[in-house]
Amino acid sequence: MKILPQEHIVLIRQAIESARAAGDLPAFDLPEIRVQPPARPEHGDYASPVAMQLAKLARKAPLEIAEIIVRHLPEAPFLGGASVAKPGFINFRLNEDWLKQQVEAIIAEGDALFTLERGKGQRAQVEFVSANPTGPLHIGRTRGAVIGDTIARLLEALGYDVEREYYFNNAGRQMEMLGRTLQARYLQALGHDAALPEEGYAGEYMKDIAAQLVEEVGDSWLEQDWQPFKEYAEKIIFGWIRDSLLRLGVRHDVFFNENSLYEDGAVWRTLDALREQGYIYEAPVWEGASEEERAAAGDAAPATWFRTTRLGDDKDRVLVKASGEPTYTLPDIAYHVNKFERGFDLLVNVLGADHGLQYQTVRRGLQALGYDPSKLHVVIHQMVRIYKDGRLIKGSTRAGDVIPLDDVMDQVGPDPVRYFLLARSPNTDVDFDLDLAIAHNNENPVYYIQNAHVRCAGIFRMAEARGFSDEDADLSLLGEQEMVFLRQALRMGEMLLYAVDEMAPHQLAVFALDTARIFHPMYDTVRVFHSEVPEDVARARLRFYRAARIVFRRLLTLMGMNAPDFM
RNA sequence: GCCCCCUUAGCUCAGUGGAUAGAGCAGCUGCCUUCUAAGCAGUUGGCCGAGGGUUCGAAUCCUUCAGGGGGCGCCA
Repeated sequence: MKILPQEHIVLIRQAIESARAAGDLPAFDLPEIRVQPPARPEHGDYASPVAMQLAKLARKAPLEIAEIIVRHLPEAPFLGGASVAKPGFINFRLNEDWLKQQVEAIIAEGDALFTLERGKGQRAQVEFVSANPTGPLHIGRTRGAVIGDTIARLLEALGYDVEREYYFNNAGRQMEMLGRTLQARYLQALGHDAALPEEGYAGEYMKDIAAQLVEEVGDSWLEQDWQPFKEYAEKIIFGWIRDSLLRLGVRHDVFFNENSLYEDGAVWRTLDALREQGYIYEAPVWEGASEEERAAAGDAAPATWFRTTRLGDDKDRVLVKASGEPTYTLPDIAYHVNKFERGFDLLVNVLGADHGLQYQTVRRGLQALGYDPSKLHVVIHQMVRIYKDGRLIKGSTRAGDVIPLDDVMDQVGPDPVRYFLLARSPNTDVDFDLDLAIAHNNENPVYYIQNAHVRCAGIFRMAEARGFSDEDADLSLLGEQEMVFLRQALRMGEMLLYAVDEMAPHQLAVFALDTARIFHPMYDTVRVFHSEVPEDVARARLRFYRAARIVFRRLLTLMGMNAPDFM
């Protein structure tokens, strides 16, 4: 399908060239030409302020420039006309016959509607969720899952070959605590006296795992140390996470274990590479430390520091602790080096706001090693606040005070979860009111959008029952309302490009709702099977609704939601 | 103290330097004999946090300030 603003820009450029050749416009460097749908439909389908931008360069009045451009505008099948409006806008109208014929173009593309060329032949990777297996997936993490998966779907729509990756660590202190917690719960389940470790995981789910373990091995693990418990807990919890994600429509292609970066020596190679570039030193405190900091450190053992201040940081960062153990940051840099070495053309990393600083250090590491950091897009989303009974729930996996995703999906289903977490800009905090999500589910935008698809499906059930076909429909019989819908549908391509360029997947949710807003009033009056609708008009309308159904199925699929036939 | 995000209708939020700033929810008035009323029609509601700047043009860009959220470990 055509991306209409781009097509219009080509025409404007040609018009300016031709105006210059004719001596109507002087020579000047062309600024970026913008074409957008105007705020008000009576101004046309697309509009450009280019003449106003050019006024100074061409030393002519905007209105005059606009007239000149319009006069030199070449013809195009989609172009119905162009006019000049007051301050100096050029307004374009689509050719109505062409517009009506787009019904066939939409049907021809089907489920691949608006699959673009942008990423053709290129590989993209999206890393998201990346939660360590210490507890069930909770609603806060789910925001990253929804944003990441939707970005992946958008990239696929742009023609990229996309890989979804999940990075995890099953070797650290967190996991030891998990093992020790299960050990304690196991002993308790068998009636022994055992205290939870101080930094253990207090959530009820650890009791469930213990009960399951007792059922499997009885009392034969009484003398076991924490390691087998850790492995058992990890296996169970990863199963939960995978199942929850699957239920949400999210499936990762690669699970990348941080440990492998130690096994193949990548962690230390990364440190050596940074050292070679002169970014590494050993010291008890960082080079720029104040007297107080130095005094506080006393004669502590030296740690290994990354001179990030040379790259704009206000403080250097530790990569290897005095104990000789790396911090989380070093393997994370090594991991991103690994990603770059795998030859992706585009990397996306979806993180919660609490990791904002971390990624800065990783980015500086990549920069220090000579990688092009512009290839890496980091999407940082703000937090999800959950309200239940009007009360804010502070989520901590360790304290067990979290709402598991599955509990929410049990109550509202996966589609509203996806929609609510997608529909807001990643930059905004989300207030997820559980009571509202459940109680008001009939007045949800989710169902408003899905109902558009349901209504289309209903028309085709009726068509089938009556044996009525849309073959050889005469699309010229379509009316004004159908054209309003088609104009909106044809803007989908622009929206997809914008959503990816800005890493703003919520654009999809906004666009889907806008499209449904146009659909429902139209459906109310543009009937197919009605005694007053002549057969040839009915045929054209049925053809049109076939296209409309494809539009909604495509939008819902891109959002990872169902496109139901019944509700 | 430093960094990031937010501030737009009663509430929750969209808004890509362009023309008269938009939805949903809540409120009010109507509409089911025709393909799903989870819908439609109508209506109420705005100093776009405040000041300054850039621009032909600012909710949008820059800057100062105020208010709210989050982050600032040799944790992961």
